[in-house]
Amino acid sequence: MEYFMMPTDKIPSLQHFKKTEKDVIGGLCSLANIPLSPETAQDQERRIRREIANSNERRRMQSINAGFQSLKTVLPHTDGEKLSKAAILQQTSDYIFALEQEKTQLLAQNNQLKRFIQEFSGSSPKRRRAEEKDEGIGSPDTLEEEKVEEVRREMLELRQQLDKERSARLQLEEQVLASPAPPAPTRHPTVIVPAPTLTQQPHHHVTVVTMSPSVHTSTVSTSRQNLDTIVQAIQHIERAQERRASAEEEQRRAVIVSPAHVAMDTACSDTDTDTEAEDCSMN
DNA sequence: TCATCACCGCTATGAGGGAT
DNA sequence: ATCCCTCATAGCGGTGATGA
Repeated sequence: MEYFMMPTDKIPSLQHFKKTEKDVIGGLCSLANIPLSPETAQDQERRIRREIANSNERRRMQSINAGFQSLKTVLPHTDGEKLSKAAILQQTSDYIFALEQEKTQLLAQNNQLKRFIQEFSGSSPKRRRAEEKDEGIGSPDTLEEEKVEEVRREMLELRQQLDKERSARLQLEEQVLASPAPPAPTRHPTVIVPAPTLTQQPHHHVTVVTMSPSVHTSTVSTSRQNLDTIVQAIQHIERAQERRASAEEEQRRAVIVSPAHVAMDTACSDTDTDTEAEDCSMN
């Protein structure tokens, strides 16, 4: 919700709208010698309320869109890529799932390494031999050899796993390069991982996620996002001003054609917006 | 070229809930 | 009770992509 929030002291109050609107309407009506009927005032009030609601709704939509933009910048490999809102949501979900898998994997590896360190660095060979003597278990040399063999196996497994990861990643990158416009919503180089199961062995399915540079430049993205929002707002105001100008032109023409007939719908009664209300109040 | 579709933004409206 | 805000939804029009 904080994506596009104006400071509350800068949001014009309803009273402000009422006052400025009444001033403008009253001024125009007095210029045209038209009495301001109660019905018109009611209509005006309704219209003002509607405009405020529209403005609020617009701001809400902008905040939602800012959220989507924010999500998009976090997604890997989406810079400049066109993504629908649905695709952004889907890809975000996929991305979070992939990150969770990666985390699980790394934790498992971490625990494994900790075990190795404890076993082979925690106690000195002398002490281990003494312990083995005390317990009267087999020959120390045989045990040592067995452990070395075990470590060798583990390392071999890890190496094989690493090779698998590499080949999977290369394969995926080739696929991505070979197909210019894949229909699937997920285009970032994420190895698709199987759905999580309770019995899943953590290191049998490996997720390779290439982090986007945008992840490291989130601050820049945020600033850019703010800029975008401002640019959008300016564009919105410009469009509204264009519409208003043309409306004014029409109104002027109408006045020239029949001076007695002054349109009640003033220049400030366009469908836009809070900013315009301020403009009108300043005029 | 044109019809169709998907996506998007905007407006209007109403419901629900918190504040006064 | 009333007001205000937030949210959801429907409808409409604009726009770009796509296939016949």
